[in-house]
Amino acid sequence: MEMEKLVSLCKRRGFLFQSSEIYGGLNGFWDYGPLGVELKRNIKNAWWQDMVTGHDELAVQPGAPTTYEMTGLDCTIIMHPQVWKCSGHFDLFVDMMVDCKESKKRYRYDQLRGRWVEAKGKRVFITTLAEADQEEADLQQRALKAFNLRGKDVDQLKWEGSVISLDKLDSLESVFAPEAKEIGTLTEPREFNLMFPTTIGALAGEEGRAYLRPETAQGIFVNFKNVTDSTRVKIPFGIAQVGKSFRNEITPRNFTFRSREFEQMEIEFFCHPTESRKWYEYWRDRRMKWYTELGLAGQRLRLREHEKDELSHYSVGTADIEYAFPFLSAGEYGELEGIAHRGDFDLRSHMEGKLVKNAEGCLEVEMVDGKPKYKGSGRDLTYRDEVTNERFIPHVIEPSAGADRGALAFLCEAYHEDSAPDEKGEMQTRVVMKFHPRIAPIKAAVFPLVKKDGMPEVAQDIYRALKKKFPAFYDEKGAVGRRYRRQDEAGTPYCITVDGQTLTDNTVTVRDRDTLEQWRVKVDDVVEEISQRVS
RNA sequence: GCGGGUGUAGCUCAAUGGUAGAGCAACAGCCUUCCAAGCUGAUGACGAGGGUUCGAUUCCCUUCACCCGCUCCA
Repeated sequence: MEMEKLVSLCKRRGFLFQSSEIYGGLNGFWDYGPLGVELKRNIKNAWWQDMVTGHDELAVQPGAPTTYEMTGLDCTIIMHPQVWKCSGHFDLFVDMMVDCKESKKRYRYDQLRGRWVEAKGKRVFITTLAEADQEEADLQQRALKAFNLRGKDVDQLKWEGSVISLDKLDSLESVFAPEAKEIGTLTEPREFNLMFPTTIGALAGEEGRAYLRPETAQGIFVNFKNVTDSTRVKIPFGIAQVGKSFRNEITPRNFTFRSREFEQMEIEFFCHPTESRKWYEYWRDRRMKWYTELGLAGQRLRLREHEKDELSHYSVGTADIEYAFPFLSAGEYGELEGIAHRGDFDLRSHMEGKLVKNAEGCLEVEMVDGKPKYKGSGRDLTYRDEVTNERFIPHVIEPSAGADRGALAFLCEAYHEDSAPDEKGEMQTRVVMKFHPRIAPIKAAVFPLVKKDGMPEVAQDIYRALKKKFPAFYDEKGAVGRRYRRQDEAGTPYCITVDGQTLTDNTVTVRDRDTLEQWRVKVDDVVEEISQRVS
């Protein structure tokens, strides 16, 4: 399926629009149309129902080590700026970058490494992109290139000092960029702030500087004590939140996949450190199953565990649930959800201050001039087990899903073209959105076969009865085949048609979106029949 | 952020230095007794800004957006 077909259908049928379209659009922002808003809300509701309100905390779930509790939260988008300093987002999301004017490549200012060398009376800073074990060889090769020397002239190179990063230099004038042929092609470092800044209060200034949240997770961590104090939840338990997050992405691309404003569905699951590995595995498999049950089955969905070197600095295990979106090249997958084992990193950060890994690989508070770089809250966020009397910082498993990415994956997966006969019996291409009934924007449509003989009245009564239970649609215009096709594109799983026979035996036909099969149901039973099929 | 491409009606596309046509969709009505193309009618567009020109949708510049490739991706 080509992506353009789906984008076109989304616009045509009202699933997704470009934000502010009449003003030319806004890069990285998308609006949900009348059908899209229902689809997305159904996805969020299914998630909340399956993860939170519908969770059975009395029974051990398949694959879970023990029973557990689930509860919800809804936090603000703007939080205390210190939250982002301690979480690490402030430093991480405010990157300095340099561009190479010659090769058009961009590098992280603090990550590009190199070494000073002198030859032919010139002093040049040679940079490299090579891995640590190849670094020396690559530096030598690049140095020879910079001075236009041959391999046998290697002894002319006089190296100074050790390998350091670019941000230690006073000027970039003498830097030989990794993919350049000339010296001094790098621009001055520029700031790339991935967090949206805003101002609290009417007066602009540094004191009022705040940020739109780049993730919903931190709201849960900073409320951890509030939740345990105000409810009787005991570890293990999870706190769930659905809400908007904002990231000022450098390159929003691929329809809604990487948007600057997006919605997350996150769980922070708190457990005892010794049990955390098992809970990580449980949530990884439980979340994968959730997508499968809602229809994202098959080859396009996969679970991928991160390699050790791919893990975030705080994580001991991370898995991604990925989908082979049509806009990606063959063999490539895009992330729908990440399930991360975060240890005690987050709660500790908000107790002690921003954490970094030390030389031994252990987490410790980042210090500047003998003082914490960013001071934590100082609050005690430890948990006391009331049975064993043990006090500990809970470990966290974080299943973090993108609601918009989920919606996009369900849209891609639903899109089908097949053949259906027209009224002359000739096969015609049919576009049908095969949504799982639970997430379908409209659950059922009701048609009178023709607009006479009292059929509309019967159909309207059925429509009103359906509407009390779920979104339904009524249509009496044009040929019935055309009305079926319209509902196929909207992904409506069932169409109910009142025909001549209805008037004599009080039955209607129910038509299945995917199989095109039809069967007769008593008018009095039709609401119940559809209810059972769509829930 | 860089390079290339694209931007005309809701969608898919034409044409043109002298204010733009079609198909489908949508709307009103007719006809229709189960899978979109029957009839009649009305509606609807040159992404935005500037320049050249008597006159710009067309040429030029800027900008915005989308697509492809790089870059980035907690």
